[in-house]
Amino acid sequence: MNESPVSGTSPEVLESHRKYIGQLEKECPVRAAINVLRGRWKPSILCEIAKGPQRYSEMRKALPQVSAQTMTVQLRELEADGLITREVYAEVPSRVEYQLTPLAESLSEVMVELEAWGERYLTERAQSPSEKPD
Amino acid sequence: MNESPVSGTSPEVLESHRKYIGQLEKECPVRAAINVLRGRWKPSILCEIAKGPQRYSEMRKALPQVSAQTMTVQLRELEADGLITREVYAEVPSRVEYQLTPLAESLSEVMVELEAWGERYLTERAQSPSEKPD
DNA sequence: CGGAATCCTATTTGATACTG
DNA sequence: CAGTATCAAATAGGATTCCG
Repeated sequence: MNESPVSGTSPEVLESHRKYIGQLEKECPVRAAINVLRGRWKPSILCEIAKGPQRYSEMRKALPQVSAQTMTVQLRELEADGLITREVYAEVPSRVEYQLTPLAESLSEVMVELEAWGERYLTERAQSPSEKPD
Repeated sequence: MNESPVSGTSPEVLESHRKYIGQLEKECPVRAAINVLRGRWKPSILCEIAKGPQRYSEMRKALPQVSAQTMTVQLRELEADGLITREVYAEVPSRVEYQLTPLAESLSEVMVELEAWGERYLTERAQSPSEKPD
């Protein structure tokens, strides 16, 4: 319709913002790691693929809360981040398989620690009465 | 301020959505942990406070990219999540100090692992030429 | 089957100005 | 000093429809 989409933000500003974020990540690997896992479904998706190579449709069945669009986006991002590989088989009903890279496998070990901490966090939060119980 | 904001989303829907998220967290401690660290500045903020009790103004100086509003919001959320304590001293120029709880200290150990992985991730990403270099 | 395109809502963050 | 209020922008995710 119109050449400048919704807002008037120029491409240069967006570009410099991307560089800015990139710079922040270089200075803070923790933030970089968190950004990789930040998508709401990425831990679950990685968890599923960790069980073995998974097809798109299998994952949709395993995670029915995730819409097709979101699933695709998250998979693409994980792929761009080097955590999963995407293999297309030239078969009649087309078939695509995702699997973890070694980089993602090393992340799995950290996720185990993260899970242990998460359990402690959930326990303590459930005990403290003055906090927001959600 | 007003009970029905801008859009027509009913409070019941929002409420059920909150419960839904809460349920997801209970089923996935990893997600719960990531959500706690999900704010863009929270790792940096925790890092600062890990150096010792910090005042609001000290943290604003240490992290000048973070606006006052955002700093306040992130601190409040960390407090609500039981990661930091907020102590107000009744002095003449008012003084507020934040410090880590034991829960946050245990998270620091996980963050060390996360940092190590983040460094590997950044290295591998810098080497692969076909990925988005940002 | 495995998506892409479009549109829409919700959440997060930032900028600016003001306050106890 | 340590915020709060208000407004605006950016980001993330979902719903629906269409495509090779």
